[in-house]
Amino acid sequence: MNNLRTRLGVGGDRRYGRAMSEPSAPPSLSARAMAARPTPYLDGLNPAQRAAVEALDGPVLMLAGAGTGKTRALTARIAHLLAQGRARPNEVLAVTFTNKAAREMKERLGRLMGESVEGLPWLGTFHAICVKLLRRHAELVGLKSNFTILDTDDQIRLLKQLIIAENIDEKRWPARMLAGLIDGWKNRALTPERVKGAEAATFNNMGGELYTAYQARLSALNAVDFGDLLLHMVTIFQAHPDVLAQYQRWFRYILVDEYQDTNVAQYLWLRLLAQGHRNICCVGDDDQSIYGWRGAEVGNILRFEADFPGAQVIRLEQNYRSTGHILAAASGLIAANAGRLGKTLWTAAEGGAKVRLIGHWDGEEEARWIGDEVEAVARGTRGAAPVSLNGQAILVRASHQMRAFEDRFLTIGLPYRVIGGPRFYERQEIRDAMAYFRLAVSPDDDLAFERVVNVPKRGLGDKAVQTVQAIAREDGTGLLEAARHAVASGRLSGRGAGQLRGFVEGVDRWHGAVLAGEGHVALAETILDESGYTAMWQADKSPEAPGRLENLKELVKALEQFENLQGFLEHVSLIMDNASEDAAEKVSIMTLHAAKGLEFPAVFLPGWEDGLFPSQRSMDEGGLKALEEERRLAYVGITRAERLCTISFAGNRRVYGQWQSALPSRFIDELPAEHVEVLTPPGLYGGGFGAAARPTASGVEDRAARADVYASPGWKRMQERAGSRPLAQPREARHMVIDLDAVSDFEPGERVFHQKFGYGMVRLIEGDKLTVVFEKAGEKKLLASFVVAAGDAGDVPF
DNA sequence: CATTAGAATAACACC
DNA sequence: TATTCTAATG
Repeated sequence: MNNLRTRLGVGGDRRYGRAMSEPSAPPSLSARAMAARPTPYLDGLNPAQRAAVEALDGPVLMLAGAGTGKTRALTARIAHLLAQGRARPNEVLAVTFTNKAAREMKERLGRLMGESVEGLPWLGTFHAICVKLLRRHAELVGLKSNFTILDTDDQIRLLKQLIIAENIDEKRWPARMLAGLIDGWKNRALTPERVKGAEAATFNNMGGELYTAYQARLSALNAVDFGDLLLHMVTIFQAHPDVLAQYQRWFRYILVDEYQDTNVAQYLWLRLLAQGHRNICCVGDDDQSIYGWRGAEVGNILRFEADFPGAQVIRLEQNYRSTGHILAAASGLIAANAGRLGKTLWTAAEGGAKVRLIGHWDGEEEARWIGDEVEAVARGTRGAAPVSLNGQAILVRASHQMRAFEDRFLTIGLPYRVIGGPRFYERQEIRDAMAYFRLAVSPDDDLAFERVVNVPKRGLGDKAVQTVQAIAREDGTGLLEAARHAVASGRLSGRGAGQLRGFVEGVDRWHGAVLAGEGHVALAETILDESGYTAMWQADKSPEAPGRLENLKELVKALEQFENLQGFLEHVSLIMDNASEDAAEKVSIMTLHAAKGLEFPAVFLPGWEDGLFPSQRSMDEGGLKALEEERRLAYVGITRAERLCTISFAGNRRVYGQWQSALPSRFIDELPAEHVEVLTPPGLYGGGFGAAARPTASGVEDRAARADVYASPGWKRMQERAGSRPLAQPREARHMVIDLDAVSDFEPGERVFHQKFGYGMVRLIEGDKLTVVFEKAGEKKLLASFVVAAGDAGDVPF
């Protein structure tokens, strides 16, 4: 749980997680020699990077392609600002998107400058920085400075209540959808008053009103959601010029990472802050804009020069990360997008391995193959030098894809780490425990109250809670007070009353302990103990109960890193990632989004199938724009790889326990063939690649095709590998042969057999793609290689 | 009021 | 398939 230790590193924080010692000069260097070289951070920068570092004044747009050393340039720029005496550390504001990026920059800065006595730059995510500011000015938007930050879960539950209160059918109008709408408005910096007309009339004509009601409710709860953090700050800046002026003076230099991902609210926030001195440096890459769904506006970066006239634009185009073929494949893919700023990335490392492409029968086999392959790469049997597990990553489009890999890696004992996945703090037991802590810190936290009054079961069901809520409404108090009242006034009868009294007394006691400044670690244990929460899981005989207890223990342990419960809760609401820094060798599994900004010697990109990637859902919602964003995501994926990049897809995949067929992703066809090596027989899975060698109906050519297979590097590889992995070979071989035979002779109306869908009839043939109406599974579009003529089915040795 | 069986439904990415 | 919701039962 090392991540819990990493503080926000903003403003008043005392130090970095672990400050690097300043690189000490070799003894031979005299003090004067040192003085003559006051800018070690400039060493080794290329001319473009150097220009970006030295252009300190006025607006600067750094267009930094993937792997061109932008973090390096950014940190050097900060070091330069400080070394030149342009600003003191805390007069520099550096904004990132992810905590991971913030952490990395802090680390690098620490390495570059050592620990500064003058404090640190304001370095953090938009949200983290806004929390700091908002706590100071909360009263300007009707909040107390100890407001709580709701996560998505709380948000949804709150909205659900409002929807039900309005008598809207929450089946047809789910809270999630409303949450999405409201988030969208907040991303565009629209307060409820500013949502007008057709937009306010969405969501069963109630969108605008529900938004208003939601904000009122948040205000009453002294709470904000993520979107509010920025929205409130923009509101404050706009309504209080004095406050704005104060920060404009304070932050003399502003740096923004991943500028292509800023949304309107963030953009406004930045523009307001930079208005005076215009010392703003934005770094971004329009080709890596992948957060359109959360309101990011690529327009922000495309418009930069118009927003800040006279801006210097500096392009970083030398890629230091990937070898030639990989970079070329990525460039070829992204070229299909329209409306780019355009960059020409180049690398000194020409050549290297081509991007490898392989198709599989289904998702499980894909996982199996990748598992074997990871081990092979780690042993160095893939041509180049071995790549340790830490240097390998599997990047998926959607987090549910991770499971197949986890399952497989567990069975073969391949160590892995999941980054992003289901998060520690989103687990039920952790959130329950946190709700107890929240109550202890602020007893009027109604959401926390609701969450745990009846956890563990205290016989206080819906009815009891409703009574308490009614009293709270009547008295205009919080739920805890209302509960007290309910018991005292006898509005709640016998059995439940005693339980409720016990609960209220418990909260009072814990709150008292917090006020008395009792040791928070011991207190946390006491709370979990006295509330019966620990006992509840101890009594639980389900297989996951021990794990949950373990998690609770870990939670308590994590508390030790903080001074008090408040500090801990604050931290957790914003830092929801679990970056375990354990040193063991493990292959990483994460989403493409989580991988942005990272790099690995060897990268696997599974699941390149139409519908999954590009994702059908985003294309339905966003059309061509969304498709381009998906393509950028593919670009991000490929450019994570340094030396080895392997793309794969599966013809069949289980979705909700239902088998679905899929065609290879259209992105595969867009990869320039000369930079790709197909590991499967030509014409079978390779999309456009095998076109020339695609077998036709005639048996003769079939044999020729088969000969090709045996001659292909992919087949040789498999043979080679088969020696060390006897299990894998027969399976692969079966597929090869079957697939080759299967391609022949389909005609419309022909009866065919498919391993997962059973029998069906061919309806349409388009090249190597068939549309088949299955007797049970309905109509499917799939590659011809996945079905056999019905009569042959019996021979298939599956 | 709690428990439970059976049905409905779900899953895109993040702070 | 796995989790969550609903309605029926104790």
